[in-house]
Amino acid sequence: MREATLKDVATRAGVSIRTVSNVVNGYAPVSDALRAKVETALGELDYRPNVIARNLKQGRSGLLGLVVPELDVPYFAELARATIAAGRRHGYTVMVDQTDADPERERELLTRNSRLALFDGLILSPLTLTVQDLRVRGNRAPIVLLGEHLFDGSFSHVAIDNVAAAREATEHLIALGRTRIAAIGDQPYQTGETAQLRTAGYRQALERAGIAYDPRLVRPTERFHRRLGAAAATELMALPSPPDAIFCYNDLLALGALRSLVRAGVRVPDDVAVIGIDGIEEGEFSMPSLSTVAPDKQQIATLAVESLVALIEGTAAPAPAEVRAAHTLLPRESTLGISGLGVSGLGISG
Amino acid sequence: MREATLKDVATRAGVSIRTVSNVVNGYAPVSDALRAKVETALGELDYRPNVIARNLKQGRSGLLGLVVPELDVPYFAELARATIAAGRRHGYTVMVDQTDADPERERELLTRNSRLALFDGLILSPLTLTVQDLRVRGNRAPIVLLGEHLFDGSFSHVAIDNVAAAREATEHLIALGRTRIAAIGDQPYQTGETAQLRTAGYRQALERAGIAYDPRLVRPTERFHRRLGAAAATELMALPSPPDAIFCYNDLLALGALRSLVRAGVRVPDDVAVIGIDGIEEGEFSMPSLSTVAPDKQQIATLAVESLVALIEGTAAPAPAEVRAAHTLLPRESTLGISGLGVSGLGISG
DNA sequence: CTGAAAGCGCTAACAG
DNA sequence: CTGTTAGCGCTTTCAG
Repeated sequence: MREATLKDVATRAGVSIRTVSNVVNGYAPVSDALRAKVETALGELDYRPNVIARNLKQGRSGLLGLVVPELDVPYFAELARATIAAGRRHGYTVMVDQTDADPERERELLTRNSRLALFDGLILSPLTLTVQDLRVRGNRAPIVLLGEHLFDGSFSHVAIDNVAAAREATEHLIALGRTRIAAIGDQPYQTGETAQLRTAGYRQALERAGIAYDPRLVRPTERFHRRLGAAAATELMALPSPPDAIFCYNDLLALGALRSLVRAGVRVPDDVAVIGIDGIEEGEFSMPSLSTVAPDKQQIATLAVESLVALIEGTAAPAPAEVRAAHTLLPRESTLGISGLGVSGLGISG
Repeated sequence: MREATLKDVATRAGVSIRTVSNVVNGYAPVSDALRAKVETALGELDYRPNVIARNLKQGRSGLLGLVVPELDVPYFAELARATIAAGRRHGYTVMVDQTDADPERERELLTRNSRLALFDGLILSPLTLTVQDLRVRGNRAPIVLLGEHLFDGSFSHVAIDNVAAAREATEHLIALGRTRIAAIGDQPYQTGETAQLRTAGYRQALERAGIAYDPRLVRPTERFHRRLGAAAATELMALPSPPDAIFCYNDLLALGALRSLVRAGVRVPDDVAVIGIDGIEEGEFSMPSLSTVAPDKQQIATLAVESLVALIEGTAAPAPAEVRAAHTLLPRESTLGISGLGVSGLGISG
């Protein structure tokens, strides 16, 4: 017993298919008499429209896809929330996928037979895609990219100024009087563009303050995860002359570092100040709370959706735009200290 | 200049549409001569298949939808990751949406014209849906529900045993010798089924241990967020006789409570032990780390996808199944204490 | 191995 | 206000 079609309903109600369609979609006015008959038939047959057929006819699905490396990285989860909201404001339904940071899966998205070709447009936060990959893509959906990876100007892009964000984070530490400032999260290879920009910002800040760059204080990490931040912080503290501040390339690294420091009895921020980037909510509730530079996720999402919708609806020339979103320094306890307690930091007490 | 269709390619290559389709899909063998011609035309016209048309013909999209209340609640983000992986193993692409815990949006999902009707099946984690809503739903996609909300046996369901999970968490606190055990997260109204089951488990544990139930120690919260957990913990500590342990209905509440306790100079776990439910990664990195009861998210995702796929592919009778997933107690520092330091807890040190 | 053609279910232009 | 009908672009049966 297959699903009822419009035709089945029309037959049963003794009207034309057109009338049924009108009733279902509330289009043209339908006389009450017919409407009643149709409604009855609709109910009896338990009619549900075939959305795929409708989409085919209309040439659109009303769906936007957001693809991020990892959904359980809070930054991406928070960004997803903002993007879904922005999509709704434009009449689109945003659905989210993740690639597990797997290069092959990133590439799959763009292939001819990707299921995401069914979406009207895609917002991608790529890790390993090359411009080449984007160029030969086999699906037709317009694309907007997130982040500064891939920078050749042939695709629309939304990102914060990563150099400035990193510089401001580092300058905040310098303003606190710190001089041995470590950095966790460098990725000096192919796909580490964002990390490299943050390294550049870090070094700019040091330079401007006349602080010598010490490569031993810069720890690379393959990914931006808590565990790696914790490990790197431990290593740093084992140095002959350990840092008095740590700039982490994202909040997750910073949160990991925070725990390993406090756990080891290091007082934060008295002994070591810590700052991250991302502005995730988790950082408001760590102990101590985490200072951070927060990209305006709301704005990133809005700009990305607007660019994409313009591309889809042809209201913008497909000339790719490089859009810059705002970021804000949010100093909290991990650099300012725990106020209102008359104490100098958090540590282990017996 | 519209997108090239199969027909365009066929015309250009001087072959039939059928042959082009075969080449594109690698179906029936095609002679090398024709294949070459087709490939050329494909390239010249930059052909990309219309996935919607294909789906219409095939009657499926290969897409599964996962809908959760809030993606930036780590439990759901982690569950999403597991579900996406499980979907892939079954040949489906899972895409994720969120409702912002908005009743109206939950209901929208089920309407006749919901865009999610385009998905082959839906996994929903509902908050406010009623069985009635589910019954009159206008879209055709099979549904599997997550969580214990809605319990009338007419829809497939995957959930942990919430009563047992809560009981075990509470028993863990009791085993530590705690007797004034508070609870944060009750929701004594319509849509708070899960919370109510956890309250039941909490009370069972108290009863079995012969500890009197004290309603002042039970704090309701509208949502399961960090901020509310922090506020509730602060209130509890202001009681004439404050608790010596707190069972939070999820990890986010617990993490909020943790911060407010430590921030106030309360030693955790010496003065107050804390435990949550969810087993989110964040709890491994808080200071102190968070004891928790972890639902097996991998298993939940796998079971949900399996049930759904069986429904879609008709390999299972549509007889709804109530599936129970496993959970595990993970004791960590917030109840066991910080080992290896010879100290008794974390606090503020001057 | 390849071509012709039916038709998936729906929308909307065209007629009346 | 309502009926008829031509496709949307693709897959696939049926012939050849």
